[in-house]
Amino acid sequence: MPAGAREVARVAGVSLSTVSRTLARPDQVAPETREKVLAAARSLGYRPSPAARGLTTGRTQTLGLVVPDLENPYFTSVVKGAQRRALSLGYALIVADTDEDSRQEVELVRSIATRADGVILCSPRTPEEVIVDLAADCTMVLVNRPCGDVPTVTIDNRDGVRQALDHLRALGHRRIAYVGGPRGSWSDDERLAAVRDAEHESDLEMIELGSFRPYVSGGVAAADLVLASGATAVLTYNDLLALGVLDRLRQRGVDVPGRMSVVGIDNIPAAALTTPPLTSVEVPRAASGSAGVDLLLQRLEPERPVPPAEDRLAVQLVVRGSTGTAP
Amino acid sequence: MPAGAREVARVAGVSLSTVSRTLARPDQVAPETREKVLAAARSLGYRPSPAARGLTTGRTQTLGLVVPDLENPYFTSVVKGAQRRALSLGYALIVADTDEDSRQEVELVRSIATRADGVILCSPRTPEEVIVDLAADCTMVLVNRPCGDVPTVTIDNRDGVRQALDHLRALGHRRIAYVGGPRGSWSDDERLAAVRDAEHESDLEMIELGSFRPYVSGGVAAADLVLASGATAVLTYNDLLALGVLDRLRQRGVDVPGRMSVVGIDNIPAAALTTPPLTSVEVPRAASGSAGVDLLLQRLEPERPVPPAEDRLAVQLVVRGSTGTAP
DNA sequence: CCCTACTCTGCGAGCGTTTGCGGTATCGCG
DNA sequence: CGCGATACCGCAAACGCTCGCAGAGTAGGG
Repeated sequence: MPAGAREVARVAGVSLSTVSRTLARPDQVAPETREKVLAAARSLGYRPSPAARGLTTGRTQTLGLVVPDLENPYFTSVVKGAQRRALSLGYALIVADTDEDSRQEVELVRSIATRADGVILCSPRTPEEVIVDLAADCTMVLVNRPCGDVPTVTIDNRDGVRQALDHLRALGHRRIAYVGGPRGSWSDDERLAAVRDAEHESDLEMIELGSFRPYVSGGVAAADLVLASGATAVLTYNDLLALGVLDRLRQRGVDVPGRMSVVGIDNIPAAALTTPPLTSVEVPRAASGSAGVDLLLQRLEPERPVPPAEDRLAVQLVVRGSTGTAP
Repeated sequence: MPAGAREVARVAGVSLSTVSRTLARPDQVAPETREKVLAAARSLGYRPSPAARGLTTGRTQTLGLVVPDLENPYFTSVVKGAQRRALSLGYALIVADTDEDSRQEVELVRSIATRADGVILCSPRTPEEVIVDLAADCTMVLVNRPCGDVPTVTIDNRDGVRQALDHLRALGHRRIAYVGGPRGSWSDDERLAAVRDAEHESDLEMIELGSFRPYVSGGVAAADLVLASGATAVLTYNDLLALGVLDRLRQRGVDVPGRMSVVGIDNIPAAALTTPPLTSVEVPRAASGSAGVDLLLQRLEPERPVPPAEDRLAVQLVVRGSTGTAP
């Protein structure tokens, strides 16, 4: 049903190869011929088949993106950023969600790798050796975790924690709880390390809680521990946890920030809508996605003149109503 | 680098076609041969090339999904549902975000259609004729809007509004504001129609406001109008708007639900986390996505024994703290 | 006016599969 | 023991495109 290049060639009165060339390297074909071909193509509504092209070129003009959970606002933004960038560079984006199940992840990545030129993997908890293994036969880049010499885009986790803690310290807090995220995830490791650094380098007394699953429910569970710890402020692994803490605190009638200050990390959209609005560390989520695409393309098409992708993104504390002076 | 079927054939000592058959119709090949082939394939890590297969079969085992905004929690869930279903049926999913720009949408859909077997389109505001046109040469299904005879999965908008209004009426509210969404979107039309029906069929006095862009900012803008209207309760086109209303109301010190009850539609995750938690109409967002996939596959593979897809999904009011008896 | 160099175009092989068609064993049965 | 049926398997032609190679035509220089 859809017209093929052969048909275009017939209509334009040229050979099949000329049609192909007209589209691929227009400068190598006489302007006059070019016009004829383009006109024919247009009139037939010709669209080259990416599958067929891919067969000979080995390029599908498709990228893959694998995340743990599409509904997690963090990854949602990564997907959005990646999608937008991929599209603007002429690539389609296959997205997949592992549902936090890293067992099937390998198979998933491999299967996507057969249809894509490369894949961007967001997989905080998959064992390093599994990833290295995978990277051996799929061209891929990582987001939010370094791993062997697989190219990676990360964010400056330690600086984020530092900013949050500096803020709380400036408000007079000295005893601060950290509600940890998934043990073994690179981000949690980094954040925890920064927490410990802060404790050693200042007069802060840090209380490490957790780990908790990085969802609202985890925060709800953590809130009572935070309260019992005697801390006057709490920093959570991510905003979802902070949201849960906030919710539980409200339920227990605890005044925020009067009695307890709360800081999250990620600055997801919902953070601005809580009562009080959540102070949080803004992390460039969408930029991570688009940087992932850039990094991948840098390997796929070294000749394309894209600016070399940033691979360590800066973060910035956003102060809102959930933090105040220590009681 | 990756081994091809030809290589597998060589190792297994059979012909290329036998390899192909072994994978496609294992029952048509002798068990003994089958084992040899499978063993060879496994040892070589053979993975058939979807592109090459697609060339001859015309099937790419890939579906497309186009939504207006990936970061809108509504569509996020649709994507998640579609992704999950597609994956479980052996399809990859290309997702794209139009950024609410329906001008490029047509081109986007067409370009995705060349790489996919069919596309699921979520496009509330694109003109009917444009879609019909598109549907003429892409196999596609719609989500959340009917259009000509293009297959569609919708939700029961009118019933949702009815449930919300019944709830408010039962609480004693008689003067209720409706904060409208994007004019011209099918969902808004339906919801508005249901609002008017309710007004005619009961003693409710409805105040129509808007339209507003269906984001938090729109709700913030609407809140003051709601307050000035003398209504004791407000139903919004969607939760994002309700969140905005809630936020502005809090800012102005209006007691919810004491002085004003608020009801949203969609029941996005954030709805449970506001203060007070938002009463909302739960709509099966993920189910819309998976139903979209089912509907599409029903056309693509009529022989596959999937349960005939539901095409009109039921909704259910979820009562939370933002609604109370009329003052 | 010829030769070279260059530009443009067509030829054909191949990319990795699927699949219809036909061939060869093998088997059952009379 | 011979025949047809049956079960497997291989051959080769597609699928729609790209790209190296070479032929044809043209322009320019000597």
